[in-house]
Amino acid sequence: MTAITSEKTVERMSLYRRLLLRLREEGHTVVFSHQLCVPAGVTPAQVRRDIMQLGCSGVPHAGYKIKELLSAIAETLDAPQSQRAVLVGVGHLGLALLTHFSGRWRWLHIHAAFDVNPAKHGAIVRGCNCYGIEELPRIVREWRVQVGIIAVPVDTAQSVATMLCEAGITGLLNFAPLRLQVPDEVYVENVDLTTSFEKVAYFARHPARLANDKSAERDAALGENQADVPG
Amino acid sequence: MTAITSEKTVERMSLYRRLLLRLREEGHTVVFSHQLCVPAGVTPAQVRRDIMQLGCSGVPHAGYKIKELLSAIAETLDAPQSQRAVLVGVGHLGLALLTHFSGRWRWLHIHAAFDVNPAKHGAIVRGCNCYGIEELPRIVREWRVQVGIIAVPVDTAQSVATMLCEAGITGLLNFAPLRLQVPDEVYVENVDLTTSFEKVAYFARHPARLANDKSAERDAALGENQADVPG
DNA sequence: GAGTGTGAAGGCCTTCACAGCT
DNA sequence: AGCTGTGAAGGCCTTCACACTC
Repeated sequence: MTAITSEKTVERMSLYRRLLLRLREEGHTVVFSHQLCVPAGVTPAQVRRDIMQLGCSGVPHAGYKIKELLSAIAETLDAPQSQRAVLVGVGHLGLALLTHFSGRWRWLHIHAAFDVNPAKHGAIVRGCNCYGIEELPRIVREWRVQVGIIAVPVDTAQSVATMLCEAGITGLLNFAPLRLQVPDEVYVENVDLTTSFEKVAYFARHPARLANDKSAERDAALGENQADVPG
Repeated sequence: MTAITSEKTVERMSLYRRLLLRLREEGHTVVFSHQLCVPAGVTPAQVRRDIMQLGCSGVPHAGYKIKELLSAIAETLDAPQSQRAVLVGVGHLGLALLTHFSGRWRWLHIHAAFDVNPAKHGAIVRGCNCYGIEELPRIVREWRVQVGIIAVPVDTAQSVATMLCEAGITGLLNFAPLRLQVPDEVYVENVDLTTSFEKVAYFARHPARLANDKSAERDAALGENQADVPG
């Protein structure tokens, strides 16, 4: 409902939701900001601000109603009708994505897959129809697909991205190790494993370089609320 | 050499390097900040700051020497000797990672894989020995493994992380959709596909919500240098 | 003129701190 | 006492703007 302007906020919503779902399964009905801040690694104050942005409000000493938060998050994050995505590139990574994620979420359905390998055309891979790249524009347009998942080798990624954008896609999930050039209105989320590996390798060799972040997370995990305790 | 304090800087180094390698292959020997800023989606000024931090300096009108930048980045990002990593969880995702990345980098070698499934113990998967979880502590300690890759289901991820940390790991690459609780000195890089999917789905429905970011990227891509042009 | 090096300024996000509610 | 709601402050990162160099 309310317009979220920040990527970070959307990320946290996603994290909050997972904790909320778990708590609900365990039979809880209310939650406090100092619990929700743990999975996101922020302070209780940040959680309260985020919840405010959702339009929910809590009750001092009684916390927030889990049910209420969940529907507010769903209203914000999830599409009213199921959104469609297409996967381009049915290699090892593409297959793993299909296996792991296809059908897992009601809100984003992988509607079709594309691959240059003719052997795969017409096949049904993990319940998903596989086509040749040349059919991409037609299918994306006909089904009003909004999201494209790029799991092709780096040298073809840009041309695939361009093709997807021209077909009317507005969001890309890019697994290729480069930054795509796309029109302004298209959102790109990069999952750059090369960078991730290099980061973890670097910081594994330079421990405590980011100690501040960690300590905040740790303090929060203790379940106490030191930020709000009067000094 | 120089101490990098910022995660963002490390990420950009990784991106710069890829462009530099490509340029070198194409026969270039020098590069300008307004070229390097494109893949990272920042301004030329940011690039110059980053390069300063590397200890390199350029020549006005002549740019930076690619060779020099590459060795400075390598000296910063890459381990002096090859670093070892272990993979925990040889499911679809783990297999895709092994296939895609094992042996691809000299600087981070996936030394062993672990899985609960006894059928996999003793197997050699994509050139990588597979063991039972119970052997993890011994192998990590014996080989001084610094990096752990967690590709197990969400419900066992925390216990695996704890085990890895106790064995002396200092960096984790976590593919499970939760935030791990680890000691302060351990660095965690989360690759959270659930959040990524939710983000791209959200912003695909809310185009131009982040127009500012995009326009900066676009302007940079034009190859001009508007930030530095005197008004 | 064209590009680098860098102090200063700006922007975004997060946390602090405290008033208010129960 | 305990927790929420929020203005104000702080911090980190990025960009601006311009002196300087070839």
